[in-house]
Amino acid sequence: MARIKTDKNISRKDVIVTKAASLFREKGFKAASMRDLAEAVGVEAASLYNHIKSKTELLHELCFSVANRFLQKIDEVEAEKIPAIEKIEKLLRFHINEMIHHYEEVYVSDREWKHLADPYLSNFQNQRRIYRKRFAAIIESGIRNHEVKKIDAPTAVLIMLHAISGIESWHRSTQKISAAELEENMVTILVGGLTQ
Amino acid sequence: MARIKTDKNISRKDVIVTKAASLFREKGFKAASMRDLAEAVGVEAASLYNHIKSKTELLHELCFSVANRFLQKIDEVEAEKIPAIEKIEKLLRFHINEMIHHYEEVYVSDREWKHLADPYLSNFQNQRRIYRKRFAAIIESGIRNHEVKKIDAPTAVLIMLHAISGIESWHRSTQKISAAELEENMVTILVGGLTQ
DNA sequence: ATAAATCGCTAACGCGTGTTAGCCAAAAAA
DNA sequence: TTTTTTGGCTAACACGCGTTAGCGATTTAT
Repeated sequence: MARIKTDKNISRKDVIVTKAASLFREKGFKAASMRDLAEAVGVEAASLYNHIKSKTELLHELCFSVANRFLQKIDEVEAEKIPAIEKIEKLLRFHINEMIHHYEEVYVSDREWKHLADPYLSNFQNQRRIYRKRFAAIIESGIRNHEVKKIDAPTAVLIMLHAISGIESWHRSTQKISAAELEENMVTILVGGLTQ
Repeated sequence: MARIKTDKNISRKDVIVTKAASLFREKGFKAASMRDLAEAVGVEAASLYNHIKSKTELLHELCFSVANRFLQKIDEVEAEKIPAIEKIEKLLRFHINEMIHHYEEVYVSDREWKHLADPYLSNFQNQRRIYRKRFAAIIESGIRNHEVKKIDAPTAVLIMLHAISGIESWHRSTQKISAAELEENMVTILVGGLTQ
């Protein structure tokens, strides 16, 4: 009998969720089996159900914990009294750092949310839509103030969010530049693309 | 008995491959079943096997037909005697148009190649790696000629390719700007981000 | 020390999967 | 018109999936 190891303040469920993120990222949600996950955790598949309700629950937890972090950040940024372009840069840097430091979770939330079931699915899609609208609104205010050049704001959002998800390639590449360099390069190119 | 309808020069296999692209895009490769595909084609699942070898073969065909189009294009662009920045813009516009007009195929090739099996998998990954290096080399030559600002070329490639895959969101959005506007906005932002 | 809760295990379930075998009608070739 | 090929069909296969039941050992609470 091989109990799941836990440190203080890390529940066995947390261990499972974390391993699930890694597995879902690697294989995709559908292709990752509970038996795979069990093996990664060091336990039999049935034992997982002492800690979780279902496979889908794992996906909920991952998707919404990520979504909540982003919503909280945009609340914070919107409230600040700084130029729009600085708000954009702050959000951008936040996204980049989330993708660098919470890679697996963020990636899974980004790519695998399709496999959520209603009502979680509609809920997640809504949150996403609203987030993008709020982001676009910041860009639009930047355009009105002539901080940002005249472009279609939703398209700009789409470019930025997807560009950031490209950090996936950075993670998997063998000859990585440093995280700090990556951040600076991305900000240079993306903020540069909006201004000037 | 409901035969698969075909026009001239479109084989029954082509019909299946096209429907497969649509289905794989919508549900993901693993989650899309052969019975789903059969229904979309208007036939029983077993009947599909009169035209194809396996489910994975469908993925091969999609992935490599897309990859070949991109490789052919970069061959063509590299051979031209024009400034690097114009080469970059040409590739960019090609990517954008591919994503606009062959959405399902390109999307599937981009997101579902993980489910290829060796030797196709390694093959595909190699082609991808080489393509990106060639793209980065063009950017680097642009930097040497001072057409492009000093940035990490692989990072620039990563941003551009992933930004383009964001056209997925455009396809699914209800209030679309026109394809032409989308293209111009993307080029403005991305080329603008490299130059300035 | 005793009781209760926690957390592993094995066995098994029902179901959906990709795929094959074998048959027969329609279409194409002779 | 006859023969051959094509392309449907039904039935079935072996397998992997998520999940549950029920048991016993270890840990925690009393």
